[in-house]
Amino acid sequence: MRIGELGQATCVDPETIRYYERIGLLPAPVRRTNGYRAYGLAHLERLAFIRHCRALDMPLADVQRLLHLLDHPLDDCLDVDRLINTHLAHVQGRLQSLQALARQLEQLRGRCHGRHTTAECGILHELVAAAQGEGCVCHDGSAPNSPEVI
Amino acid sequence: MRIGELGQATCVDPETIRYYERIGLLPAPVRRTNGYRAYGLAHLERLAFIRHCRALDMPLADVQRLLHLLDHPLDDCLDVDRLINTHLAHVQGRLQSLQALARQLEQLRGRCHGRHTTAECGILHELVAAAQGEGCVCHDGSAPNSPEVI
DNA sequence: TAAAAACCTTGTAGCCACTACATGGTCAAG
DNA sequence: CTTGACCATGTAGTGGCTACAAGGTTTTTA
Ligand SMILES: [Zn+2]
Ligand SMILES: [Zn+2]
Ligand SMILES: [Zn+2]
Ligand SMILES: [Zn+2]
Repeated sequence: MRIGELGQATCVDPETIRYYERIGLLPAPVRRTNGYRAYGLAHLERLAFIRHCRALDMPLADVQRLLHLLDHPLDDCLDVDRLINTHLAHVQGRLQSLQALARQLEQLRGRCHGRHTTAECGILHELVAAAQGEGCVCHDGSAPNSPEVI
Repeated sequence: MRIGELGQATCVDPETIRYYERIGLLPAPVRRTNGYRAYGLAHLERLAFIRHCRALDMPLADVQRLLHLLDHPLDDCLDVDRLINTHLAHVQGRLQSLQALARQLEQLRGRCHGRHTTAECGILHELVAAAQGEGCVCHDGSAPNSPEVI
């Protein structure tokens, strides 16, 4: 397989594949005489694994660790469990804050009806008031310096 | 106010405040004779507004647009409504996929019990199988045309 | 009074996971 | 023989910060 064919087969942009190789996530394949990368089935499977983990929103560093464990089948798998649990906790935390966030945005949405100037806009008023107020997300110490929601 | 005091008052890192100034989000304040930035109440309110919008996870480009509308109170506010709606749709979409993702991770979590090698790890097996399989997030729809393997 | 600390300034580089060029080589179809 | 689709490398940009480095200023402390 050339890189374009591998990309087709996995729905991954060839530039992304080269990027994975550059950062050491995907092993460098052999080259044809013209310099083109020549991939085999092992590469396809490894790339599919990477993309599946990415679809689970794992950071590439975690994927790297999982790949390493796959390459060392006799290692203790304690790390796998820990990694998944940590990642799940992270995702659940983000779910919580996203839900709170959606609620706030839904409240805002109703406040702008018909044609009017921005001076009369309920959304802008609400945003300004909330930013001054005390009961808002960004002033209650929960996430003071880093919004870090999505 | 010096930059550190403004940062204290708004829970924003001074480096972030300078960053906002650099990208044109916060107007450059006057300077003292020693070169220190001197902020007033207007800056504090503007920064609070920015952080509140960021806590709602709006991108800075959107915040920029809202600030512009605040500065032009006679403009039509149609854009405000559209902006909030678009953003809410974005958040809700993200919420959906995050929920699906949490479910998948919860399924994975149960598959790694007791001490065993990575070769026997249910999580790794599941991840590999899912990556090869058809029903997974990252292989949706588009049938991978099998390219010739070298 | 001097030393130490905490502040401030500018500039640059790094983070993540890509993405988009720019510039040039290779190959198959018409 | 030209066109166009590929491929190669390298560099730079994205967003929203964060982390220095190397220096100047002010405040606190010994
Ligand atoms: Zn998958
Ligand atoms: Zn309105
Ligand atoms: Zn707020
Ligand atoms: Zn296991």
